[in-house]
Amino acid sequence: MKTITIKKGTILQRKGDFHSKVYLVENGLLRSYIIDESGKEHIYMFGPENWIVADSSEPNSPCQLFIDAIEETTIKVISKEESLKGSPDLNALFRRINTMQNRILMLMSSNAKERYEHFIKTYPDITQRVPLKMVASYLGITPEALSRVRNPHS
Amino acid sequence: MKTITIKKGTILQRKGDFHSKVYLVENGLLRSYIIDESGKEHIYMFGPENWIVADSSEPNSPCQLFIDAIEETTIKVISKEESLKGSPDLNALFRRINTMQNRILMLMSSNAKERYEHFIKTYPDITQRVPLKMVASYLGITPEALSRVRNPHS
DNA sequence: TTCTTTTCTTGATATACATCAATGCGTAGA
DNA sequence: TCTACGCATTGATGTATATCAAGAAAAGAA
Repeated sequence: MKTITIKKGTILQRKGDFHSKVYLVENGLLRSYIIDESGKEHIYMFGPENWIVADSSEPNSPCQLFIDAIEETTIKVISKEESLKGSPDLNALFRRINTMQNRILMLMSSNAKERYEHFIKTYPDITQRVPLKMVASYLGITPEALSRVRNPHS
Repeated sequence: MKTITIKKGTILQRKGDFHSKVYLVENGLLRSYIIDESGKEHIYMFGPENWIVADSSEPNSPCQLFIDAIEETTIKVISKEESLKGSPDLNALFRRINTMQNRILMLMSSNAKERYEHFIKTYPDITQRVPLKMVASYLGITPEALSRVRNPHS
C-alpha cells in the first residue's frame, strides 16, 4: 500500500487495463467513467474524501472504467488482493450497495429534473466542486438538458 | 433463520415496512421493485436460485422496495442483524456490486435494443421464466417498446 | 370446454430529451 | 495584456421512447 498525491487531470486507470487497483481517497476528488462507442463520457461515480474508488470487474480481467482526478487528490493505492485480506470494511460495502441501489432506482423512475434535485440534495458538496457538465454526465443527461432544468423560464 | 416456501404472488415485503429481512433464494424466483408516484412498477432485481434478495436501506429505517414471488419459491429468511454476524459472503457481495455496476452503466449508455440484447445474453434463464413486460420493467422501458425491439420489421 | 384475465402486438400520436449550431462569458496560459 | 479554450446558455430541430387505444393470442379459472 502506498500513498500518493496526483494532479488534477491525472489518469489513474484506463478501460482495458489489467491489475486495476483500489483507491482510497484521503482528500481531493476522483471520478470513474466510461466512454461509449460514440465517444461520450458517462460518469459512473464521484470519489470525494473517504470514498473508495474501484472498478468492480474480476481481479484478472480487463477493467471497464476510466478513473481520473478532478482535483489534486491524495489517495492510498492498494491491490485488489490486499483489499480482500485484512477485514474489508463491511459498512463501507453496504453503504456502497445502498448508494448504487438508489442510483439505479433514480435512473429508472425519475426524469431529468427529479434526478438533478435529488443530486443537489444528496451531494451538495460535489455540486460545488465540479462543472455542471459533469453533473449532467452523472445524471445521464446532456449539459443542455441540465441547463434547461436549472433555468426553466427562458 | 427459517426456511419457508411461498406461493407465486406472495408479497414478502412492502415499501415502508420496518425490519426488512434478507432472503436467500433456494429455488424459485423473487423480484424486488418500486412503484413510482404515477403507479408504474420498476423492477430493481430478479432473485433466482442462490441469489440474495434484500433492500439495502438501513436496518431501522423504512424500506424502499416491494419484494414478491414470481414463482413458487423456497427461501431462507434471516434478519439483517444475523446476516451481519457470522462471516458475510464477500464473494457474493462483490458479485452483487459488479452486477449493479453493469446495470448502471447499461442504463446510462445503452438504448432499448442494446439493453435487451445484453439482458438475454446475461440472463437467458430468466428471460424464459418471466413475462416480457417484466423484462421491459427491468430494462427501464415499456412493454410496447420491448415488443418493437423484438419485432423490428412490423 | 368456455369464460375471463393477462399478455403481447400494432398503430397513431405525444413528449422528454438529444443533437446541432451560435453566442457570450470566464479563466488559464502565452 | 491578449488569446484561446472550456463552460454554460439558448434556439431550432430531430428522434427514441412513452402514451393511448384497440385487437389477438395465450394462460388461467370455473
